[in-house]
Amino acid sequence: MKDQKELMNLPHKTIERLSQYRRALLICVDEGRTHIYSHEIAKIQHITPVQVRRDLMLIGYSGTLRKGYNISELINLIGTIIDSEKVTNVALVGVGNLGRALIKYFNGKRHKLYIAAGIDINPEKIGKDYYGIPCYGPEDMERIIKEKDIRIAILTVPVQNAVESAQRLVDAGIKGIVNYTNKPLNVPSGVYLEEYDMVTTLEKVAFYVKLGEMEKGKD
Amino acid sequence: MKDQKELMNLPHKTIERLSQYRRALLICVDEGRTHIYSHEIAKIQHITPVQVRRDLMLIGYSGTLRKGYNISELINLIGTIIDSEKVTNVALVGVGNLGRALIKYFNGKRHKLYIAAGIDINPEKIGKDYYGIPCYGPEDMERIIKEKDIRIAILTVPVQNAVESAQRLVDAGIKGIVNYTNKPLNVPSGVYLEEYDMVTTLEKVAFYVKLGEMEKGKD
DNA sequence: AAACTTTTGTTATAAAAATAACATTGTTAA
DNA sequence: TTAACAATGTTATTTTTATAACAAAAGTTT
Ligand SMILES: NC(=O)c1ccc[n+]([C@@H]2O[C@H](COP(=O)([O-])OP(=O)(O)OC[C@H]3O[C@@H](n4cnc5c(N)ncnc54)[C@H](O)[C@@H]3O)[C@@H](O)[C@H]2O)c1
Ligand SMILES: NC(=O)c1ccc[n+]([C@@H]2O[C@H](COP(=O)([O-])OP(=O)(O)OC[C@H]3O[C@@H](n4cnc5c(N)ncnc54)[C@H](O)[C@@H]3O)[C@@H](O)[C@H]2O)c1
Repeated sequence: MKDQKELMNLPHKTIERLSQYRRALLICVDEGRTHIYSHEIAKIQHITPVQVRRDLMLIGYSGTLRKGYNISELINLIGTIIDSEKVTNVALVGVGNLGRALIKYFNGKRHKLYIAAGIDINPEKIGKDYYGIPCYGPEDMERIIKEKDIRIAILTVPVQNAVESAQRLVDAGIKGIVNYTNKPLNVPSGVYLEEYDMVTTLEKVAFYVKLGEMEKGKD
Repeated sequence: MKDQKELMNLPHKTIERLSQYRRALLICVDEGRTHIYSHEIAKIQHITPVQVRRDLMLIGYSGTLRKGYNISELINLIGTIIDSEKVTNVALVGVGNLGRALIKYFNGKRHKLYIAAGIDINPEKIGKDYYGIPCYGPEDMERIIKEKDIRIAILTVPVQNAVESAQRLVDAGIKGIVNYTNKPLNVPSGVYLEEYDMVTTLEKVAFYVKLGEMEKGKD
């Protein structure tokens, strides 16, 4: 395995792409393939083959000339880089429509990340299982985080509860948050935060579609 | 309004941030504020004040010294840049858990983007409304896209239907796709594609959490 | 077996993005 | 009224990211 220094120096974009490469490679394994060329990975990811080779160079993986990369080896190597050694447990806070969609989508996809608990305020949900994941009440949050050694939380509560929930998660010792609520959060340094908003994605698409049409109209 | 040349030259990241600024500004308006400083926007977005001012410079907006930026003016200007003049209609293909969460989240948030139709194969869903949006069968897809002048599609079908659905959307003249399925797609040039996978987001967070812990363990 | 092809791996260059430096200008206050 | 301040706006620089160029190797073709 690469040592810490090297991991730290990997570009952020490379980390993202490694995750995406693995996703694509896992699909290839399912299709029964054993090797893949850089230009094939590139096509799947909508990037250039050089970009792929450069990323793989950075993580020190070598393919075979004219044969490409060994898919399962590469999957394993990506695992040693981006995964922790032990399973990292995740809590999903707010077991609503989005939360359930995420649990269903995520669990089982990766070996080293596991949504180990749902947290919801709705009494009808507490005590139930959702796609095999037990749902607890907010009063148990701190305890469950400790007991299950949960490091990361996904936040899918209604927006008006976002700030309070995030604060409690941070206080309970969470080290990473993925925030899907409409409210940008502030967390202390030492807590890694990612936010995603589909409105931005859609607006970006709409902008470039508009630009494309203006371009065409010009002719 | 900025002319096309200028729009085209805006950095992609600036486009994303403009969307995010607007989201934050709309919250500020709700809170009754009229002006905001670059450092306040920056704090919300987890970026630097210089970045904010630079973006606003690029779109030609000027604030008032020691008073900051006029929030509603800025919201309007961002609108003239990233929105189209007319409402852009969007179709949501796959009215499942994720699809419904997205409809509920999205509609009403923006004036110039509207999810105008759901498409689903499930006979129980066809003909029903979801959060006010009518759901049609796949056999009506092409007709509805034409009738409602739908330009953009959000893809939330099961992964095994992703490729076929995307092909039909492209054939029907869709100009932009947001793909949430686990299958990376290929679209012809002229169709703008964005893909999002929460697994990548979560893995990225997990990686930096791991790095943070290795860092600490070092001391 | 020599020339060609295809693919990897690396270094060099270019492009994009972020940051820093600094000039400017109202406002406050000594 | 002038010095200090707090904010914007712009240009310069640095950093990050992506692309291009090219060398090397293994196979293929002639
Ligand atoms: N970022 C995006 O792209 C995106 C997309 C869709 C929805 N959203 C947002 O995600 C959130 C969830 O959306 P949804 O459609 O699932 O809503 P939902 O109402 O179906 O689910 C919210 C859940 O949170 C629970 N809850 C409320 N307060 C809580 C608390 N204090 N602690 C724990 N659980 C609590 C509710 O009981 C409910 O089950 C909303 O904030 C929504 O705006 C974001
Ligand atoms: N990218 C992400 O982060 C993310 C997160 C969650 C889910 N997903 C993916 O999003 C998709 C939807 O997830 P979900 O939980 O809502 O699943 P779901 O099964 O609840 O919904 C899928 C819907 O698509 C409909 N459908 C099936 N075939 C169709 C077709 N040919 N045309 C139109 N509709 C069709 C089904 O009837 C169903 O209503 C899945 O592919 C899932 O893997 C992605």
